[in-house]
Amino acid sequence: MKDNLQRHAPGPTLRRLALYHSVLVQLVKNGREVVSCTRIGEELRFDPTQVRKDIEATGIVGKSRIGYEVRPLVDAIEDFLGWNNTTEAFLVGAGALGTALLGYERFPACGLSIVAAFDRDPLKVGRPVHDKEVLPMEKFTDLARRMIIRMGIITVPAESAQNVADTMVAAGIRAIWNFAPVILTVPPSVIVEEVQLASSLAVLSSKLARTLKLEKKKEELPDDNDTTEPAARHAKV
Amino acid sequence: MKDNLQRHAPGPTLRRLALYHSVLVQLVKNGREVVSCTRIGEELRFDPTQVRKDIEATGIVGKSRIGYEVRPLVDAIEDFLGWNNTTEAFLVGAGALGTALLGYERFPACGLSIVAAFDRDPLKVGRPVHDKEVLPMEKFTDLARRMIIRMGIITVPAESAQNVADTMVAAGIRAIWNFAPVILTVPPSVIVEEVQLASSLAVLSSKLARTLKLEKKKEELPDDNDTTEPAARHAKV
DNA sequence: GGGTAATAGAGAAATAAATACTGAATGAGG
DNA sequence: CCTCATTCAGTATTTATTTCTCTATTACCC
Repeated sequence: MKDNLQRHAPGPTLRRLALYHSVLVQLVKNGREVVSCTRIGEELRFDPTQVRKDIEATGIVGKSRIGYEVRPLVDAIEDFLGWNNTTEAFLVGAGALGTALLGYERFPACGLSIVAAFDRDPLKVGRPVHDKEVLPMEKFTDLARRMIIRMGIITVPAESAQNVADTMVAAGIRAIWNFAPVILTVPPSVIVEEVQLASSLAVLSSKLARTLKLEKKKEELPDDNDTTEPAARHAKV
Repeated sequence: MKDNLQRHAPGPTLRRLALYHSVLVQLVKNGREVVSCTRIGEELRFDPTQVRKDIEATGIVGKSRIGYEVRPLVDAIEDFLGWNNTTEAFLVGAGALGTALLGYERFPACGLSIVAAFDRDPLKVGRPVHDKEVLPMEKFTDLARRMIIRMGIITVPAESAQNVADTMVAAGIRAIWNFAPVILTVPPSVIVEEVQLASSLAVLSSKLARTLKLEKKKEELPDDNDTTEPAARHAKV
């Protein structure tokens, strides 16, 4: 490791580190002290050398023939992902999706605490969801400023998402997790992570369509040679 | 374009095509007949040449100085993503997240129809959610076989997800959209798309942590030179 | 103790993806 | 009719990411 300053890591690595974290937390619970890349890779069906490279990014070094100490590795990953200090977040949009996120049990382990939810709809305001208060949108800016909230989660319909994002930016929020089906426009100082369900579905449905099409074709021409790629040895996330 | 057989396209391209689709559908509504890469790119803050390359994958050709005809482009994208013929899917896990997906208004435009939901919990069974019946898990296999369901959506807790996946595979399902925080193990003939919230959060929180760390450092050493990368000109999904 | 196999580490090679460049087409303005 | 700016198409380049190969280390077995 070069310095204690956070080094850049590629997006795919960050995504996989989150998965390693979940596996490692489980191992800690089982009392496991050390673990190899191979072992982690087996669990997730990833290539072991890829696991190695990803772990390298955290700055942790392992021991030959032993592997990595689980505890320090978990800590390093949490440090790397910013999961060691709890991040307090505000969520806007207390619909079904918002409710699902408010009740997601894994967030505490990821250093995320959704401290309050907001909604425009007076019917939703007032009734706590999963022990979190639902507040009227009017209170957002003031509260976010006073509590120095840095992360916002958007689970409103597409039409209002940009509006909510603008409010968030104005209230000093620096990172937005967007679940609405729009690409947000924000100043460069604000980080956005888009969760686009349609994009995810596109990957799945296009692969499915292709598979089914190929199978149909093969049925019609049974002596046709196989044009399908061999199945990937390792999973992809 | 070489043939009418579905050609392989990289995952990132598929994901972006889904976004172009949503922009184009909007344009059709507004009565727009033609559109350029530049225009689409502006809307989503993507590089125009990237848009061009992605569109190329669908096999559509445009006209110089004009752009692409919107209608045929939408059709080609739908064809490419398998969104032209409706895919019927079964959802398992009628909790908050399942409910959110059952009510997601964009799925019809993506050729996805969730025709039924299933749950192990007798309390959830029987009450329709968003006009879709919630059935007991016992009925899954038989119904899936009879209706020739090809896609399954998993919104159950981590513990039961692999179990549900096994049931789906046994019932002839070929594509699984997994929202549970586990990497599933399935035979190579089955396609899985993982929606791992923790991975998405990892990208956001690590960037946020880094930004805040750098700012703090800069405050302490105001004459320090800037180590932040320049802001990306184009958005990333 | 000595051999063996499992393992991390480092760097090279391969692959995938994004970006830049160049040329041709074409509609708009003069 | 000619020039110019815009835009697509195709090719090349660069960058990012993954995978492979080879080496050193060391616990475990005999």
